[in-house]
Amino acid sequence: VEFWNETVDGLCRSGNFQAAIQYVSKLHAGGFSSNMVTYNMLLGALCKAQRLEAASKLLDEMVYSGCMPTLSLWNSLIDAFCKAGETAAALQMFSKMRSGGGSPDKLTFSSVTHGLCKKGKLAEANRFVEDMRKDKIAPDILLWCVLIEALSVIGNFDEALEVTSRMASDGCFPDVATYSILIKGLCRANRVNDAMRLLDEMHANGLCPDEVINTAILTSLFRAGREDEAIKRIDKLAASGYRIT
RNA sequence: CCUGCGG
Repeated sequence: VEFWNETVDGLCRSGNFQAAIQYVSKLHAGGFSSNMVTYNMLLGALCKAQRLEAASKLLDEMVYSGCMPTLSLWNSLIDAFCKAGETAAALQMFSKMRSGGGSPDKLTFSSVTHGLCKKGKLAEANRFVEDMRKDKIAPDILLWCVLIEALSVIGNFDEALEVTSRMASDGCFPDVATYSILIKGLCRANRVNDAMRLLDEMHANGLCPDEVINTAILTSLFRAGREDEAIKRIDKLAASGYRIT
């Protein structure tokens, strides 16, 4: 088995999925059965390559033959489907995971929530987060950010900020990425002044804006015809040793 | 060891 796994691993690494799958089914036809390692490798590779049709086929075969994916493989699978916008399929896997005795973790929930949010299914996403709490899993900053991002893309900044403070009262404090989501959203909505207010708040919290934030602010200042202010900021950034592009 | 957030 170890030898086949090496072979499968090699084929996957060189992008030869078709060959890897054929190789495995040939072994099966010869009466050999693969183990979890084989499936995990092959499926992990298929996820990365976004060969989702092949992945779900293989998943069914795997489960049918009595092998359950590991937690991280479930997460890779579910996330791959979410990223492809296939949230329905992802949710099916989620239930398959549960019925197979698997316990979703915060990554699983976060991937699905992210997928639902990207599809604009905010209500469903929130329900999902409720389920997660029922599972005694506390949202972490990454999950909060997913929700904040979803609100901010629909321009609902009031609620996005409310979620931000709820998260802080939960002991999760906004980080640079959190601010980035909010600031970029505000810039997109041409609310540069509000964005700069958040920038100040961020400084007050001892956080330093990164390039993502700086370029968002600068480009929207330019877009608003406020080049004088933009230039001033660029000078200030340059003075503090920032590289300007 | 492989899997989740802004860019």
